[in-house]
Amino acid sequence: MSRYNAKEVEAKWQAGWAEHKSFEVEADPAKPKYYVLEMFPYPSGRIHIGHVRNYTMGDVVARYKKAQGFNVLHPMGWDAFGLPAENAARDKGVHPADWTYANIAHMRDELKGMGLSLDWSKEIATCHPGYYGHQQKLFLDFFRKGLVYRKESWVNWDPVDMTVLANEQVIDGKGWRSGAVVEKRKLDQWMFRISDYSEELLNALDKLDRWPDRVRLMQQNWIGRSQGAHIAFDIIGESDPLNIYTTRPDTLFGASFMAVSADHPLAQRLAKDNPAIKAFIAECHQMGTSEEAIEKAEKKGVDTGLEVAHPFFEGKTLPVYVANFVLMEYGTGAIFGCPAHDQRDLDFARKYGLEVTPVVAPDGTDPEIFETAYTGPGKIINSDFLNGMEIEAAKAEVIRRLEEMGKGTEKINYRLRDWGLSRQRYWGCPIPMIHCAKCGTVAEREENLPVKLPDDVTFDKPGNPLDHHPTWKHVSCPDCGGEATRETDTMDTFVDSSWYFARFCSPRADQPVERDKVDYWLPVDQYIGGIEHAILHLLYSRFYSRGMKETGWSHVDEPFAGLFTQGMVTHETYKSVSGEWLLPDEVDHNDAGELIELATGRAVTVGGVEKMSKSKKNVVDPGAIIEKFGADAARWYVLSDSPPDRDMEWTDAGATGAWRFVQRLHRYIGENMMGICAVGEKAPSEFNENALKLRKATHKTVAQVTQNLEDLHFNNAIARIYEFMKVLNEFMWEDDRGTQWALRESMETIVQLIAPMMPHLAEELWRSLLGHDTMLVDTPWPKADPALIVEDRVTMAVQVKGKLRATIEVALDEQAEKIEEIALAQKSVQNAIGENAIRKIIVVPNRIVNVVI
RNA sequence: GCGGGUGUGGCGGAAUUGGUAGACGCGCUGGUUUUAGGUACCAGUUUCUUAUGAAGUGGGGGUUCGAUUCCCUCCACCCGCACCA
Repeated sequence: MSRYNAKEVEAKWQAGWAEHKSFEVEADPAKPKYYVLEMFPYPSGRIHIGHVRNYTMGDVVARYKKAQGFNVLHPMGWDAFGLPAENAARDKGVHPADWTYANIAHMRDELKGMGLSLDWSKEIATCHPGYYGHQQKLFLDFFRKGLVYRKESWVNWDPVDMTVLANEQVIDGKGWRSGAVVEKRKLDQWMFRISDYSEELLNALDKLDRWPDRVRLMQQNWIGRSQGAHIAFDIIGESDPLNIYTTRPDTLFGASFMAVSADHPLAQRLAKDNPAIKAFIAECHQMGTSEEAIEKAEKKGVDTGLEVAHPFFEGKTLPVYVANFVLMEYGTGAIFGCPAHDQRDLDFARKYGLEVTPVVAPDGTDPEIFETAYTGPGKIINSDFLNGMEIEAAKAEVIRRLEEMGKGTEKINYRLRDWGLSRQRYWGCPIPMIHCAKCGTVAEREENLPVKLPDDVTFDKPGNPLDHHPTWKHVSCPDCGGEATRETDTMDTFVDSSWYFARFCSPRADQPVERDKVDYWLPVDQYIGGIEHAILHLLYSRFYSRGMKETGWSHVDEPFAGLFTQGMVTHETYKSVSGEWLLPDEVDHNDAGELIELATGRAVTVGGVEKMSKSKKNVVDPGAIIEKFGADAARWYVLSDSPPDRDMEWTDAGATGAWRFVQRLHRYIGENMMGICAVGEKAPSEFNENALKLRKATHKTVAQVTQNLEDLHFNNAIARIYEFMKVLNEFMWEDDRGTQWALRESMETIVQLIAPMMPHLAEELWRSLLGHDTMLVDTPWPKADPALIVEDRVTMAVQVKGKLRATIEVALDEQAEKIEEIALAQKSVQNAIGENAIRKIIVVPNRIVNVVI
């Protein structure tokens, strides 16, 4: 029996499926739909093993659902805008578009080599005007609905690269690329009103019951709802009050100072005449935003000299400080400080000698506050009309009285802030807006869409090439026809990925989406991707879906009905004698079984198992893996090793094991071909014991694997298939029709069950060995016969005092008395009971007997 | 600091509502086939043990006839958020 040649066979069936357009689909309301989507890749140049794992999982779901009779949409595209293309332009002098499209071409070939059941006719790339032009249309619709606005806001500015940096790109207060100290700058930015949807986005999480709890929790924390109050404090000698936000109105009598942010209008105003405040504000702006910097930063402030009146405490006044720990972006940018019950306030009060009055007492005792604020439960003290109340009651009472006085109100606050989408970069979707000196900022006319990026740009100087372009930004105003300039900022690439799943429904439409297509396909039934997108991408997409609904483009609020986050692929790390990281390919075992560096023969230090990264070189190349073992073996291995949501460790031995299974299955079916009946032969009416045993195992396996695939427990599905292989190996061949029929049934079944995971091998076995002339990809999923799954005899465990002493085989649903009798007759059971009296016997039908002595 | 998760052999991991712990794979050990092999097949593989049993799912305690599963507590590791008032 010759070896299975994966390379040849895989190429053959990939071509075969393409030729038969096996995975091209159209919306068809008569058929049930299923939309499977994996997070689309950034075209960095080559696929990595993480992609292989991600897309294999999606492919299993897609192929399985197709076999179940669903009309399956399974598309692929490219998240093709972004900074790496511009970096390549600066470093290598290649145009971002050329670089990106070349990468796409290469990665497309790599994905095709995996044998994915993708509808390539629906491929999209976000950097194509045919995509981003429609994104501009959506932007204008959002603008008209008031979902986009322009606002001056603080940004991280890299003075060398002359661009805004996202918070994630600021490392220890420095630009991640330039290394320059990042400045805080105020710039006009386009913003999405995502914060208007805080409550809606939060509440709707409850309905996403096919999302991981972890992701829902992360979004919940990110949105960050808190319940509290706004309170207006009268500033002595001023007409306007100081408005603050607090979640602890119950501690109002413990207030000993007020603090406002350095960016608070009051601080800004006072700074004009007060050099100390001015200097302090400058100091605050220099403060690092890194976690470390914040942790180390001392609570500092400067007294403004102003005082406010306590709303309830007649005659009591509180000093107003500008403080470095108050954030302008949260609440009102101002707080009252209650040192006894807030650690930050306490630190601040100790530094400036402010009073500390406890107002919440645990167990009714007067607590002494030294260096630690008390934030636990208790009863209110030292607080006039609140004394004796529980915290929650006191909060309600304070709010009630403030509302009566017109000095406060209950207020729910959210951490979520509006989404700034402006980026000072070339390789992104142009924002279709025009600035006119006369008319202000106006929308580009729709007939002028798409606003295309100019091709003739240079990257020889820092900053945004669109700004430097000689002509591109100079346009006439759509309203008055006068001289005007185009917005040169482009959109955050997260905008591109916030609606691509909708575009896939009608990827060539001459408008953003076609309603009937979207109505049929959306929401995505199963979305699969990395946990790293748990917050931003998924939250932005949820917001965008709502925006598209409000602008009439869609009917769904929630774009992803089911979400699955897969784990990372890890690998051992290796270091040479000289301390350099080594690729797994540069390392091998010598005859003595020690790891050595191939080039030098010297010993290698094995480091920890870590996430694959270029810097530590613990990467394997999917192309080389597929070349060596075949796509099926690679797919089988990434599915079999670990539960799909956990990290898996890539080992060469594991991949080899998968490859061996491919060979074994191919060999087994080839060798047993002569023992089976012809294709399509009718089942005989009678089966002997041998054949029946095989049929039962077959149908049980179908039931189990089907359930495992429904639950996305791919590793368990594979374990069940291995078990079934064992049964096949032990099976007794007999020259009778029932056995021959049962054997064909079992072999066809195993081929069908592996098909979602190893589609090429399955198709090959189905056609070339099992002799079908139809395609396996068009064959319905096998059904388990319930009558064959039920065993008529079961094995029960017999325990004495909870310890296993024997197992007995009895009829299914045997009477308890009979079971007791059999159990007690067992010698090992009698020995364990000995002279003891039996106190009672517990019988759990079909499972266990426990004799209590 | 706040929130959440995980912990089972040498390794990855199985185990319906609490009901035979270690399925399946990898690795390892021994054997078979005159085996070019990263071959194939068979047997074994939690630990201890007087070979009869005993212990055992991070540690300790509890509920129960019975706990990997439920409760309390401690430990370790991982993830998310973080000067959010």
